[in-house]
Amino acid sequence: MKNKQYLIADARKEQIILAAIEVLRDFGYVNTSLSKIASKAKTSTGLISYHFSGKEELMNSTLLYLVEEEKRYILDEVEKEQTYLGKLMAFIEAGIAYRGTKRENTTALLEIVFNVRTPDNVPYFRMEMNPEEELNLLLEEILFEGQKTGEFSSTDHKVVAMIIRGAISLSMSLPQDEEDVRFEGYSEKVKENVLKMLK
Amino acid sequence: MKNKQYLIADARKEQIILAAIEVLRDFGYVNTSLSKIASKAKTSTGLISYHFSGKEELMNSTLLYLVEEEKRYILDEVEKEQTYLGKLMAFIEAGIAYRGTKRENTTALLEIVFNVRTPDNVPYFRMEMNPEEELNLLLEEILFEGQKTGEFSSTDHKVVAMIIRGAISLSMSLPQDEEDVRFEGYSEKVKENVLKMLK
Amino acid sequence: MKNKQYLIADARKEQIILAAIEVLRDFGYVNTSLSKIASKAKTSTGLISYHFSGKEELMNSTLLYLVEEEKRYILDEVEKEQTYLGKLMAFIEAGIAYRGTKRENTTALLEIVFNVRTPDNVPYFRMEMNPEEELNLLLEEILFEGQKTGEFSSTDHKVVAMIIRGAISLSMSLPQDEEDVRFEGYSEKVKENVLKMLK
Amino acid sequence: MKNKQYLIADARKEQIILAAIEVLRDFGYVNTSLSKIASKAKTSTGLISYHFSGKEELMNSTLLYLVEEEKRYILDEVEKEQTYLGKLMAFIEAGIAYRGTKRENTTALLEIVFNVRTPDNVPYFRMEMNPEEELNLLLEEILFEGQKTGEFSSTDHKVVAMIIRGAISLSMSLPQDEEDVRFEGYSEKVKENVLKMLK
DNA sequence: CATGAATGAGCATTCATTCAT
DNA sequence: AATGAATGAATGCTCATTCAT
Repeated sequence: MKNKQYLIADARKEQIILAAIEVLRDFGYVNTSLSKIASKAKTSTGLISYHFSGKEELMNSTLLYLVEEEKRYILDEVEKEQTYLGKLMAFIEAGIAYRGTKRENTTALLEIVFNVRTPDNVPYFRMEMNPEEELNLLLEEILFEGQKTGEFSSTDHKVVAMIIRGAISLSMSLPQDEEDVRFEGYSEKVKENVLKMLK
Repeated sequence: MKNKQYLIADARKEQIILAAIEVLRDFGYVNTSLSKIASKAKTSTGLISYHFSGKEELMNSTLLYLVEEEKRYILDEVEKEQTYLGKLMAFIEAGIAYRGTKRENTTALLEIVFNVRTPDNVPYFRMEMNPEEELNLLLEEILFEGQKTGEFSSTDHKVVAMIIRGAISLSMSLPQDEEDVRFEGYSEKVKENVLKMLK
Repeated sequence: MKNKQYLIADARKEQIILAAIEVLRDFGYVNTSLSKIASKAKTSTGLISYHFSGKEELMNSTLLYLVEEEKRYILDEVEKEQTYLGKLMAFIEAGIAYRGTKRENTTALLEIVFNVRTPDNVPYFRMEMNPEEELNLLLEEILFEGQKTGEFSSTDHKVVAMIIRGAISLSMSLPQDEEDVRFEGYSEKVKENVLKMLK
Repeated sequence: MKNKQYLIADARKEQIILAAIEVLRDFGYVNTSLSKIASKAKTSTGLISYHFSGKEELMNSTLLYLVEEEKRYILDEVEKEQTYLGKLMAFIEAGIAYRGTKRENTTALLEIVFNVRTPDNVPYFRMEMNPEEELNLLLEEILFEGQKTGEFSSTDHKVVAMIIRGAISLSMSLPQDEEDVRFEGYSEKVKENVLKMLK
């Protein structure tokens, strides 16, 4: 009671979101309850309802947070590169690396995306404009611009983008036992194969 | 006599599983309850508990059923082909077509895979030996054998298999508005790109 | 667990309604919770939700039950009489007597009527067609028919009916200390005054 | 200085009470929360708790305020009259008119009276000395004094008072569609009938 | 085999109240 | 005097499961 510090709303919100990510990773969406999140965040369920209008808003905020984290991680790497080829390789590498290093984020994001539905019961993963769309558009743009500069052969860049996204997202299911090795090997080999598609 | 009773029980089980698939598609895992399944199957919750030891076993059985359906669908097409190249193309085409035509199955399968966890809380999608592993092995084998016959160039067949699986599984998020067209176009272009990787 | 008997639905419903009436009397609508009702009825909240679609339906059912009880009590007395004068006196006497003897019913009914609102927030007591309307119509009919036979003078029978109803409903606030006396006295005097209005 | 602070506090209190009346009318007692009142009064829940010791005290203060308003409204009209007959007619007319014109006050008052209970769970509407008792005493006095001057016949003035109160309070449930008409008609007819009782 | 009544735990949410600021 | 962050209890409700019939 007395030792409880008041936090400014934003800090408290982030603290709750971080707790939500942990609980999602540990228990999965179905078993993620406000009370589990509250006790992980060392607060009360009442406070969560105070800061978020409900569970749904908390999940949406968490999703937004996760998407933003991933976007920043990948964009940082992509922007270091000058050529579209460089940007493409950076995109793939960063995408796979993110899944390897921030596993709890990836898991939490999947738990949300595959469980939250719009009021008319459309799953997020079926929505045309899904939360990761911004990254998809970036990837498509890299391919499209690279074709214009002649760095890449002209194929359907949207399909190649999907293939790349598929390869990146599957990397998440790689086992994590042997520290990094598998992810790095996988990353290199995906890049090789992508290059073959664009030659 | 005994045999017949067994068959009836099996018919009941299938009836329940089919109801579960529908409910999963319509409401998502989170909102799938035994009573919803029971009323869709026009029976009672008690009967579900009688035939399945619990919700988890029902979900596992449903998953098995779904994986079996997909496997049969793809295998049928693959086995028609003689060459490994033919088999590979058939695998890709069938995999994508299945996601386009049996959408409720794919949705239900995803709902289960992303929600059911082992007793020690490991999500299925993180399991090394996941339920779709048999199909993965088939794909890897096609690639491996095709390399031996010289139909495919020798690259890391496991990575190529993963890329192909990623491309197939992403097809699920293609919009379904324009009757098949997008799926067919996508299928053709994926095959083209895969061929480039194996040339 | 084992000592719990299964009841046919209707018996269980009545048992729950009777518990609800007691709780309403003892605690008032605001402090009437499903769990209080459940423990008074020696069951679980789950069972209440099983038999009634929600708290609202339980309250509506209870209201219906109470109105029915009152109606039967009064009708029984009214129907014994042949003349409209006799019926009118019986109506008044029974109405006041019911409030004196079935106090918990009257209290419970008031608690519901003054608290339940329609989905668009209209209180029941403001509704044109309120739950006690049937009794009101009976009273108006007695007055109207009695005017036709010449037993009563011709005044606005709807207004006289309202005055009578007001007198009956206020009797509820008479103190209950001295067993019956006050109610009987009140009843007689109301009847005298009503007769003056109809002379 | 002190005086002014007190006035400010009182102004605040009235502002809160007025907000409470609105919320009670719009949502009913059950759905009236301090936070709803706070936002209607454009202040915070903390402030309400600062000015009132709790929800109960706020409700009691609101009740007092409402009773005072009604008393003033009716007394104003009664005092204009010199004869007891005049006073009685004024009492009835004002009582009914108040319910017709200050509907939100009447609704709020009812919501409180039927929900607030004494610490030993006795509802206000069952209390011998209820908040509106002062008005009742006034009415009884008018009747009693009028009997002494010979304006009214000698009947049990307490019972006649109750009948009149019942008629007034029921007017609240008259529909409000046709601008005043029904209330005025009702008022006139009640007066006629009361006169018959006192002739 | 099959039903559906019954349970008890768990859920999201609301709320009056407290209190640091 | 005033705010709004924080708490913890209580509420209505859902659900997987059990079990008498």
